[in-house]
Formats: sequence, structure tokens, C-alpha cells
Amino acid sequence: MSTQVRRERERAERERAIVAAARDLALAEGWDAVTTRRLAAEIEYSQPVLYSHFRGKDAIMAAVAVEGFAELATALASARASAADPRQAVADVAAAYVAFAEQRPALYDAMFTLAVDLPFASQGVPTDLARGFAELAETVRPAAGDNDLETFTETFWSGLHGLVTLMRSGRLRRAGHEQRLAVLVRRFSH
Amino acid sequence: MSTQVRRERERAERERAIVAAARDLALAEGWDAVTTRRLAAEIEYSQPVLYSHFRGKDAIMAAVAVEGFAELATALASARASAADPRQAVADVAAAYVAFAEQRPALYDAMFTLAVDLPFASQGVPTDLARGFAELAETVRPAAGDNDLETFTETFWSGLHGLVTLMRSGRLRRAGHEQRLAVLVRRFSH
DNA sequence: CAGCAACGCTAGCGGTGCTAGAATTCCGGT
DNA sequence: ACCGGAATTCTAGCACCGCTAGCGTTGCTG
Repeated sequence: MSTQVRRERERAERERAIVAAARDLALAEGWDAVTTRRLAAEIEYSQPVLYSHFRGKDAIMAAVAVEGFAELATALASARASAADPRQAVADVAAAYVAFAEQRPALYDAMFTLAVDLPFASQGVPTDLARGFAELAETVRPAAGDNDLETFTETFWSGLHGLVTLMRSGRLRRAGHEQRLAVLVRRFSH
Repeated sequence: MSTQVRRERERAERERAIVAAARDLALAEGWDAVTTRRLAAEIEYSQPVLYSHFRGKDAIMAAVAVEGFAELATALASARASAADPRQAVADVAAAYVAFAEQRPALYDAMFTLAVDLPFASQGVPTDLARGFAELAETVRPAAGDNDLETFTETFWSGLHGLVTLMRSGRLRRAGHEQRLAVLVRRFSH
């Protein structure tokens, strides 16, 4: 009886180890370096074990992405909470968003570029993603005016996402980064 | 003497066939379906022939992307030229940009998501990309105000790019598409 | 017409994600 | 204490990927 409990605990721990290994490997060497063989070696089990936890490699990446959503939401909340005033909050939250994406590129990729088939309509995933979205929404609320807040927030979010992705793919001059962010923030501050 | 000319012409034609096959296959079934084996079969040559034209699969995708830059620039120029007034031009060009990305998702991916190592600093590629960028810049010029035009344009572009990519990865409600575009356009119109 | 150079092909390398089926381990009841 | 059976893990392999070495053929050139 208690043995079964222990085995489930060990199993859960191994699952966490898989996600952690995938995350660490992706952050260190990019997602191309994350292969099922390396992952298996990392957790010191054979390949097929991965498939008793996840449907496939995509599902592992999705699990990493879910962790990322939680972290992003926390980072945004922290930035908003410590802002001097609502006006400054937009700039601070925007900076926090961009910093998150720049410091954890692999994580950001898993969340928004790869792993398209996340269970968005299901539970768990939307929770943390919605948390981050809600932070953005509260931040830009004073500037929304007549606009529908959700629509307004999505547009602001798109601006941030565009800056981040175009920047990292080398389509934007690295120099103008601060200025572009300032332009975006200013456009969504009143 | 003229035989050599003919062979070079045939060779150039084959190269065009490779790019065309890659493009068609990507548009029809996505880039995952574009393998060197299928490409070789499509042009009725063996695999190694591809490597006498391109350094590798990435280079083929880059060639497709270059075609895309030219098309996008043309689409934007056309939209701007036929706009009733400068105010309307922003909306029309934005709509044209989004329409381009939606109607040729694989092409857009090659241009902005995949194929990171395009020769940006070289000739040829920047020409058409810069043409598209210049169209965007001229479109938003009246609204730039004190802002540096290049920075302002890049920020607007990021907004469009963010809308397109978040939309297609399912992170945005498909319903609010028009409204979000309207919000962005309005923010970059004065 | 002979010789040679350029060309395109066959075959194969090391890698990928994933899986069937054998082998092992470990638990529970007698 | 031990043995039968179920659960779990591993070995081995499939089909495919991008890419390349080296052979065979073709076709131009002197």
C-alpha cells in the first residue's frame, strides 16, 4: 500500500527531472541540442521511459513552456507592484517582459514560437498564461480609454512580442532597442 | 562556347526550379514537409544536386525568403500607393502586411521565423527587405513626430509582426483580429 | 576520334523521434 | 520464505532526416 505511494512519488520526481533536464539543456545549448537520447542520458534512464511520462518530445517542451508562463507572470506582477506610479508601471512591465525574453530565449521560444499545440482550452496552462495577461491588462488599463481592455492589452502584448522576436532574429538594429521600447510604451501610455 | 552558355542557362533554370519546388511544397504542406529527398524528387534529380546549388537546406529556405521579401515590398507599395489619404494609408498598409502573412504563412515563416542566418549585411537580401521597410517608413512618417523615423517604423513593424505571429500560434482570439489591428493603426497614426 | 574533365548518381554515415517486444525487477499471497 | 504474476525498464530496431564520399557515365574539346 505505502509502496505504491512511494512509487508514485518517485515517478512524479522523475517527471520533474525530465522537465528540468529539458529546460536546463535548452537554456544552455538551445532546443536543437535537446534530443530524446540526451534527455534520457541526463536522467539516467533509457529513452522509452520518456514516453511513459509524455506523449512525445513536443509534450516535454510544452511542460517547460508551462513553467515559463508561471515565471513570466511572476516577473510581470513584481514589476508592476514595485512601480512608482501607473505611468511608470507600463515602462517597468514592458522592460520586465523584454528582459525575461532576452535572458531566457529558449524558454520564450518554447512558450511562443515552438510547441504550437499546447492545450490552450484545457486547465493549467491558461491559468498561468492568463495570470501574465491579467498583469499586462491591469498595467495598461489607465491608457485603454474607450478601447476594449482585452483587445487593447492584446495589441500591446503583440508589440512587445514583435520587438522581442524581430530583435532576436537579427531583423532590428540592436542599438535602437531602448528607443523602440520607449516608443511602444509611450504609444500605450495615454 | 555557346554550349557553355546553354549549360549555365540550364543550371540557372534548375536552381529556380529548386526554389520554386521548395516554396510550393512549403506553402502546400508546411516546411516540415520540405525535405531534401522530396525536393530532389520534385525536380527529378538526385539529392546531391541540391548541394551543388545551395550550401544546404537552410540556404534553399533563405532563397525562398528572399523572394518573399520582394513580394511583401510590392504588396506594401501597392497598398500605400492606392490609399485615399495618408491617414488611410497606415490602415491599408497594415492590412496588406497582415494579409500577406496570413495568406502565405510558410513564406512568412521563412522570412522571419526560420532561416536566421540570412546574409543581412550582404547585398541582395537587404535590397528587398529595405524596400519593404522603406514603404512602412513612408507610411508612418506623418505620425512620427519628434521620434526618429527609423526607430518609429521599427516599432510599428514589431507591432504588426507580433499580431501576426501571436495570432497564428493561437495565443490571440481570432475574433478580435480586426479590432487589434485598428488599435495598433490608431496608435501609430498621430 | 581519343582523352579528359565535369557532372550526376548510388550508397552510406551519423543522427533524429519513436516503438515493439524481450527481460528484469519487484510486490503480494500462500 | 518463496513463488507466480504484474508492472516496469531496457535492448534493438524502424523509418526518416541532412549531408557527403567516391564511382560511373556523359559529353565537350583539342
